[in-house]
Amino acid sequence: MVTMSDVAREAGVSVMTVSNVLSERRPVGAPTRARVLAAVEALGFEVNLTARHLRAGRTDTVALVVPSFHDYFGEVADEIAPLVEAEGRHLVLERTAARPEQEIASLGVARLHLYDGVLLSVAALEPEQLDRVRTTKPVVLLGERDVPGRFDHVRLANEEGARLATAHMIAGGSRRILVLGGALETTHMMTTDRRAGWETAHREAGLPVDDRYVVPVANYSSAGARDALGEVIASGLPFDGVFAVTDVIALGAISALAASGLRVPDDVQLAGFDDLDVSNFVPPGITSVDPNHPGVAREAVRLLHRRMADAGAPAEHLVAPVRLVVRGSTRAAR
Amino acid sequence: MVTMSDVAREAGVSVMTVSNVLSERRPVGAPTRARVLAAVEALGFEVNLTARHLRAGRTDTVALVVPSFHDYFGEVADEIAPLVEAEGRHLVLERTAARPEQEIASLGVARLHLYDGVLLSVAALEPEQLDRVRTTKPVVLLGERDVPGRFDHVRLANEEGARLATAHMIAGGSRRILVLGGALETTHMMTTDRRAGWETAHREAGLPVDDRYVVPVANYSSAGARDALGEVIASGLPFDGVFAVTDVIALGAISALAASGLRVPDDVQLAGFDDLDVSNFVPPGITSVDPNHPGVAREAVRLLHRRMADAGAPAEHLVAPVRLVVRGSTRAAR
DNA sequence: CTGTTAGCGCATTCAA
DNA sequence: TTGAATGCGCTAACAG
Repeated sequence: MVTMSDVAREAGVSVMTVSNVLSERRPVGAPTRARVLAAVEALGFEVNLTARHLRAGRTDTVALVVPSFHDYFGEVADEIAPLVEAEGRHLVLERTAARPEQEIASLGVARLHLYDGVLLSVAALEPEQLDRVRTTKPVVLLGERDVPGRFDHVRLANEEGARLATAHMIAGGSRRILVLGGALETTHMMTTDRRAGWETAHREAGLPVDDRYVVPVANYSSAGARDALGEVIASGLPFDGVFAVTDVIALGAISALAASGLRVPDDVQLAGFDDLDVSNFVPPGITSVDPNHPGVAREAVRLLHRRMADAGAPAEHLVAPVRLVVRGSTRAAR
Repeated sequence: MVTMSDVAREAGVSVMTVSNVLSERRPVGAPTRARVLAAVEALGFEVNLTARHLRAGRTDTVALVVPSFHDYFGEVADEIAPLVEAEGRHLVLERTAARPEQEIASLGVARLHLYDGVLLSVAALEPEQLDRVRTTKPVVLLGERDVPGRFDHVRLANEEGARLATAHMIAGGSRRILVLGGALETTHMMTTDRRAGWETAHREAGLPVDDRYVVPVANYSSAGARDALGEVIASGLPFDGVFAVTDVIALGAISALAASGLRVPDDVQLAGFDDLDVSNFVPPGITSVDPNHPGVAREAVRLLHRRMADAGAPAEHLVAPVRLVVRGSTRAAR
């Protein structure tokens, strides 16, 4: 590895002069500067950022830690990156290990010290586990689980979004709406909140709530959704609407509906959550709850910057508003 | 920040003993060990990885550098992560800046020194630019552009895949097949190669090749594809098949076809490339060229490990085989 | 404008 | 089994 010493020797100057030329933190005479740059070029020197980071006590890097790199998280990451870069920092993505129940543990808390700040997407960590995470690093949590109050946190208006989507389908004439990917557990998490919104919409419309219409989905995957809905269809349980708790699940649903010859929205209305890009393009267009990714990204980065600037600021807990994007998979109110 | 010195003082031992307890590189007496661990716990010590990395001269971290975090790259990243982790290293994702023409330049070559190895997905970098990247770091290039011979490189059998997909649609009866997202430029890149495969299939079938059927798509996005195909439809140019150079483009195509009342595959057959998850679920299922992501990931990581173990090994240039996955958007041979 | 000294936190080497 | 000295590569602070 070529170091500054090598460059300094080659250019016949001190190491500090090389450092000053490269960082431009102090003026350097033109001829000296030229010799240094020539030496840098000749030797192919690249500054060792690890050393710089150690010296500086910071890395100018922010990490976004996600359960997986694809779908929802990839889209959010692309929103966050420019905001972080606008402040002169870099964004890197880290993935929590395959077993989400480990999350930070699997990643190693020490790794967080590699970054000036961390956006941690909490998929499966319990509040108690999270509470044991003792890091002085600025951390902002993202995600739909409850978290200890001392953390900054951005979550979505899950129940409200689910209520909007369900009420819209009720207004469009549906009377037996499945909540696909819903769960009956009472632990507070995304799927519970969205099921609750589905229930609220029913109560508000004076419709009965039937637990048989709460259909779990393995892995929250499209494949799991297709299989689960296929089984419902095979069972003969009558339904005329599907609220999928994520768009990934809605995608599996539309596949199962098509396979059974059920028309969307004529026979079955369908709505999802997340407003992924794909929902805009899958015919007939999937009505979806838009969580406003850019807004969420902006808020998360804002909280992180605030926290980095003032470690003692009181924690903020934001609930990002959502709105319904109506597309062809649902009918207008009748 | 709590350092090893703090822990050492608290435990009444030397810094080295703390280091040894934590790294387990040398045996430490049980009572001493217990005191150290107690001090670590009491002070909430976390090892400073930046310092460790500087000292060790390596970071045990591999970077995957991609143009964007979503879609194709997110899916590949999820394949690569476990392979890297299996060797005891971490994977992080970095994104090249918004302007792909900058790519590495935007990222800063120095950043590559933060990692023991780099998988660089080359979307837009010209071979000449790449040639100026003088890094002694182990680097493996991914992507469909030509690259300087000294780099290890994994690419897909783009032309072959495009030929397979096109020939399949010809066998299914299509005679006027658009290549959506194709380009006529002669610079070697993904879109050129896939257009070439489309052309080869036509020649092999004795069908004429008409440049009007090469339709560029803005940004290679679904929205761009929908608009581009919409214009073709409006223009009245007759066609009965669409080869989309990516599945993202195929998704836009299926949207435009549905909007125009064209049935898939009855009126128009459709095939894509990449075999994204979504292609399996969008009715009627999008026939797609499967680039075998797990295989590509495996080969890329293998090359990187080889390069990290032996910097002087001759460069390998792999072309990963592809296969066609037939779904409902195309017809069986007639 | 340029050089010297010192030290960021950790782990290798050598000594006890 | 434990400790002391040393330096990884860089830059702040202080000379000159």
